[in-house]
Amino acid sequence: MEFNNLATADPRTCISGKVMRLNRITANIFRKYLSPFNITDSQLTVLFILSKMGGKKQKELSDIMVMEKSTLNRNLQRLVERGLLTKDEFPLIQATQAGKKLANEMVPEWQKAMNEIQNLLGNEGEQALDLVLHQLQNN
Amino acid sequence: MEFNNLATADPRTCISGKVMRLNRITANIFRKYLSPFNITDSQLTVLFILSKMGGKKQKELSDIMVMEKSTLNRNLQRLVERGLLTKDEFPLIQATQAGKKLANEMVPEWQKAMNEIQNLLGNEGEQALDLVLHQLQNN
DNA sequence: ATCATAAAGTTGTATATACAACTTTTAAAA
DNA sequence: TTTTAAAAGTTGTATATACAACTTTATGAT
Repeated sequence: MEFNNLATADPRTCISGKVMRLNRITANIFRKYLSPFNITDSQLTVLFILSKMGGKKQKELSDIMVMEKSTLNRNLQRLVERGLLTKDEFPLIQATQAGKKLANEMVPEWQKAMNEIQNLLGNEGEQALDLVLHQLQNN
Repeated sequence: MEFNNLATADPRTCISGKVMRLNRITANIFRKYLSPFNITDSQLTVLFILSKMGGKKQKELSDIMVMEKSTLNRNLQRLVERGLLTKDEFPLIQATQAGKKLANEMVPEWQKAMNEIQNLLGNEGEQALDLVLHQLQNN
C-alpha cells in the first residue's frame, strides 16, 4: 500500500514533539532539585506566584499560567491540603505563612536548578526561549 | 516574618515554568487538529516515528523521545490495544498496516497544525526553538 | 552450557493534564 | 429586589508522566 502523505512528512520536524521533549528535559533537571521538598514543578510555580504577588483568583492564575481551570483546581487542592495555600478569603487564593516559608526555603535549590539549566542554554538559548514564547503568546 | 530568599527570586524568570507554559500552548494548538482521530500528541509522535523509520526497540524510542521507559510503555500499550502497533517481532515495536494507514491519513491535519504554529512562530521563532533544544541536548 | 549480572521491559502508584458536565457565584437587566 | 445569563469554580473521567520495585531478557564470564 502506498503512503504518499507519510513520505512527505518528517516526524523530526514536529513542533509539538520538539516542545514535549524540551519539556521533559527541563522537568527532569528541575525535579532533581525540587523532589526533596516533595513538591512538583507546577505546584512550585503556583506557590511562587502567590507568595510573591499576593492573593489571586483562580481565573487570574489560570490565565497567567495558560493552564486549564480544572488542572489548576487540582494543583491548588493539593497545596491547600498541605496547608501551603488557603481559600479562606474566597475567591482569592493566598499563600499561608507555611507556604511562604517553604517557598522561601526552596529558593536556593530552585536557583541551583536555574544555574544548571542556564549553563546548558547559554544567554543565547535563554533569549531564544523567550523569543519562542513571545511569538506564541503575543501574536 | 522575613522572606529574604523570596525577595530575590522572580517566578516569571523560571525556565521550567516558561517551558511548561510553552508546552501547554503548543499542545492546545495540536489537539485541535488531532482529537478528531482520537489520538494524542505523544501517541502520534510514536506512531509517526515507527511508521517512518521502521521497527524500533523500546529503549531506542525512549532515547529518541527522551521519555521515561514506563511512560513510553503506557503509550505503546494504548497503541497496541488499538491495533496501530504490534510487538509480534519482540523486541521490535512496529507499526501495523492500520497504524501506517492512520498516520498517513493524519498528515494533512498535522500539516495544518504545523502551519498554524509556524505562522505564529515565524522562521526566527522556529529557529530559536531548535537552538534551545540543541543547547540542552548537545551539551 | 551454566551462572551471575546488567539491561530492558512491566506494573503499582501518585500527580499532572484536559474535556465535559455539573454547581456555585457574579453581574447585568428588568 | 429579583431574575436571568454568564462566568467561575468543581468533579468525573481518561490519558500522560515518572518513580520505585518488580520480572524478563540479554550479555559476559566461567
